[in-house]
Amino acid sequence: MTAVCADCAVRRQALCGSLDDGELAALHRLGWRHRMARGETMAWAGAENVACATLLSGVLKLSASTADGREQIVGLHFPSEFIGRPYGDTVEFSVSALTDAELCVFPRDRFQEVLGAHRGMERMLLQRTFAALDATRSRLLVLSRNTAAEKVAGFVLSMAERARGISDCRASADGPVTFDLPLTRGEIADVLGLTIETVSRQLTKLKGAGVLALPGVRGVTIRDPAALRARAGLL
Amino acid sequence: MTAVCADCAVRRQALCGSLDDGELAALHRLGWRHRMARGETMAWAGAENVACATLLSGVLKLSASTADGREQIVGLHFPSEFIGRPYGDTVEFSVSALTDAELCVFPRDRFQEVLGAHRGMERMLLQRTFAALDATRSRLLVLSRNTAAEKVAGFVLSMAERARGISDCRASADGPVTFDLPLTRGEIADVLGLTIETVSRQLTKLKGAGVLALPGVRGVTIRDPAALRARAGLL
DNA sequence: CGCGCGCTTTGACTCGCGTCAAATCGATGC
DNA sequence: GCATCGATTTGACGCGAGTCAAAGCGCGCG
Repeated sequence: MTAVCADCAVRRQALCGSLDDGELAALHRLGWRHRMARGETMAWAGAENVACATLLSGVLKLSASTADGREQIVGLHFPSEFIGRPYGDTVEFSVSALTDAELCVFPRDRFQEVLGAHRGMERMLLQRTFAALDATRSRLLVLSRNTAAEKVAGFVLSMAERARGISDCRASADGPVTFDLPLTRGEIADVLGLTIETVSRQLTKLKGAGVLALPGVRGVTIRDPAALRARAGLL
Repeated sequence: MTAVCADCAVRRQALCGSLDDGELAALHRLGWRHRMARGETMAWAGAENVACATLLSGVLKLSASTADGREQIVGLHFPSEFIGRPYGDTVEFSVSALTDAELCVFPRDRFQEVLGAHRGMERMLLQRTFAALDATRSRLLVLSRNTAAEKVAGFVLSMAERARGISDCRASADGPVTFDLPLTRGEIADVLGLTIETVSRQLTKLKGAGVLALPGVRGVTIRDPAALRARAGLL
């Protein structure tokens, strides 16, 4: 690793945040930084499970597909999140970059040893895994029971929430927010279990109703948060 | 607890299997046996998270629903499985019994302490949680991309696999298998994100094609496993 | 036995979303 | 400026699964 952990932008939120300086140095020696270009894939479903990582910047997708090629994005990963599946010999889902990305990669076997040696880290990983499980289970409800309109509205809301958390666009607690979607229409469709056309139509409908503005192809402005929430089915 | 852990039917497969006799005695003092009748609910989504448990017998469902009442079963639990969500103040999903059931219940706070004191148990829980996460992510693909026919065929296959594992109906590796579904049509619909009518129609279609026989209302005989697998989209 | 209740099956109809196809937009390079 | 290519939008159309409604079936109970 060229840069040191002390400088790491995501140090506080990442798993490594649970380590003291000495432990961190040990982990540091195991890992290395890796850059991925948009579209690049770092793990293929079914392949040998060789690495774990912490995402430093960018957005990754976790995806599965049916035998005949229908794809579904089963998870999105944002900076500071842990990527990988300790204690498994093969990997169940493909991991690819939706934007250029930077990770801190560790060999899986060595990472498991570190996990075994540091209770705090293992505990933290357990908590995060439970949180991921809850989130995924919630998405089961959305994917199978929500309409296309509810799915798209809910997706925009969740992306807005993320954007609020990281960027400076916190103009007001409930006023208009503007941000960029890190996903193309096709990728949004793969997240929501829809088609490109349906996602596009729902977004234009929201625009037509004055709920959203769509400046440029990836930009979104939420003009009426309450209406958007209502359309997402959040009462 | 009236019965002792040494007699426990699921001792070997359950989380407690990772404990030695002394540790087991300590855990034993914390917990108690609890019986649930079919239809009974032990935890409501949104309520305070007070208990964890090991399922001894029966089948439980984990479910979520939208504001306007559409329901989705996000997980099924079978004997020996761990129920609950350590490290969370509220519970995200309701837990109810699909059949009469028996559990070994522990107060959540005390259970977390035991977890903290026994590395083996924490490790095992982490592994199980990762497995549950993978399974749930796989279901995302099924629920959002599979047709009704594929969903029902896949569900019958997965239930058959379970039945094979526990009962004596292992006539042959690939021949006809007969077993009882532990779920009603309505519950199957809630698992698969379909309606009762669609599930019923797909099952009758499979029966008409000679792939299944449906002896009685819960019984299923797989007459042509290969055809069933093909219809489930497993090539 | 016969009644009622819950679950399941079957049918007719509707509609949301996928499919196919064409037009438009936007960025990039020559 | 203009050509090109990918992403997006828009339109027309069809199908799969939901909805609504009515039997049919099994089972316990008076």
